[in-house]
Amino acid sequence: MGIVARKEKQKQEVRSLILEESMKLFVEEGFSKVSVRKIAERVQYSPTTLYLYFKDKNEILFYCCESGFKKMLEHNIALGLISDPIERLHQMGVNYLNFGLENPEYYDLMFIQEAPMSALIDMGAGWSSGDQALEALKMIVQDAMDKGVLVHAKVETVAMAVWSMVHGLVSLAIRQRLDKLVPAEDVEKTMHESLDWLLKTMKKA
Amino acid sequence: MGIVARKEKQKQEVRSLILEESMKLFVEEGFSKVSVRKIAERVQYSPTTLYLYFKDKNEILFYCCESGFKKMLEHNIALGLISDPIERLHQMGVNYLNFGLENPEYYDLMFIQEAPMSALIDMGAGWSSGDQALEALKMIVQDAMDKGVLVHAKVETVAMAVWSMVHGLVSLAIRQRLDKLVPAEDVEKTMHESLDWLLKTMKKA
DNA sequence: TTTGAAAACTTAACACTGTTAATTATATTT
DNA sequence: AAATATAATTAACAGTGTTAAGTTTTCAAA
Repeated sequence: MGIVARKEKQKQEVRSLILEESMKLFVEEGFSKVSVRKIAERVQYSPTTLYLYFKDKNEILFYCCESGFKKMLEHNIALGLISDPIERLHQMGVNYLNFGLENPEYYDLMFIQEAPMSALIDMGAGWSSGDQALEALKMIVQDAMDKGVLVHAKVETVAMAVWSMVHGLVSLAIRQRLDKLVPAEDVEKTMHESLDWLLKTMKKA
Repeated sequence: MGIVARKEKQKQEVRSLILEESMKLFVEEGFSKVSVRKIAERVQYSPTTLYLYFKDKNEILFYCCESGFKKMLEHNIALGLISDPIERLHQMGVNYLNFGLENPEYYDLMFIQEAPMSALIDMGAGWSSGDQALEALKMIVQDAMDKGVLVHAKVETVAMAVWSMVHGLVSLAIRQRLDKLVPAEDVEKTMHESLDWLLKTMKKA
């Protein structure tokens, strides 16, 4: 029985190798430049070998995406220390903006591309990492309402509003749309001002 | 001189034909399925002929995008009749959501894809249609502040916040992310609730 | 230790993609 | 009618994801 377990381990190692090189590749050269053949060249396998370890390219991208979520959640560990819900929500937003601007390729994959979601449907799996992040958001919103620092409303509605707002900021920035509203050098600053404005506005007077 | 003018006219007609068929194609089959060869087949020309009328595929997509903006602006004509700035802003948001959900392929091209912006840079042109829409948004925000129904803040900051919010809603919905927050059948309703919430929240008490 | 089956991997190929250079056909002008 | 522009095409390049068929390697049973 030990032998079949070792084989499985080796298989997992190859899988990991493929994923690692895939991520390096699309962090270095950008999402659109990642191809099955280029990944294969990096891991020193024939292109078709990758299909023995993953169903298709979408599945590879899906796992890269998952690792992006891990990266993102790491940023949010320190959040638990902040007791004021509004301030915690604010810091969560700041983290979100920073993550998106610092890792545009990851962000693209996680929240803009449809490939990972297609893989998700094909695999019959759940969006566990994403769900985790959303759950955290809902918790904070709920907490803020409970403590009376936020006007009462449906939690999903407010969570959706906040998420959409920060996602809108990051995705418009990444896709060069925000520099049509303010000069390119002011984009990042104004993004943070917009977030500040939202938090200040939604805070119960 | 009449002959050179007629030739120019013919050339424009072919250009229009290419653009029309391109738009039909990507409304019918989706953005990702549009290829130069498929467009060429529709207009009954060889694929390479399209390059005599447009620099590249991006340029074709850019002009499709422009026509999307025209479509969008049409929806906003009736807006001038609403005198209350907040309500006007609200209706503008509703129009935005509806346009995005009803024309996902257009929306994708206008606000998510990078191809049209690349063409814009290559052509050395301005984002005139987009600018027009943003200008309208800024005007309303300014008006609302002047009339004292909105807390005073930098116009660009608030405009960015509002735009990002509605864009976030539409783009997350289009890319199947919002159904991770609420059940698929509730997405559209909750989107509108989020927009309502924002407007209600930002309105000066 | 050799045989035979199973697992791992590769080669060749299909049907696409955007795009360029060279070539042919069609008007227009001389 | 011949020469010249203009318009459109064919052939080709370099790339994409993916599948089927063939080859090599690994490993347990004879």
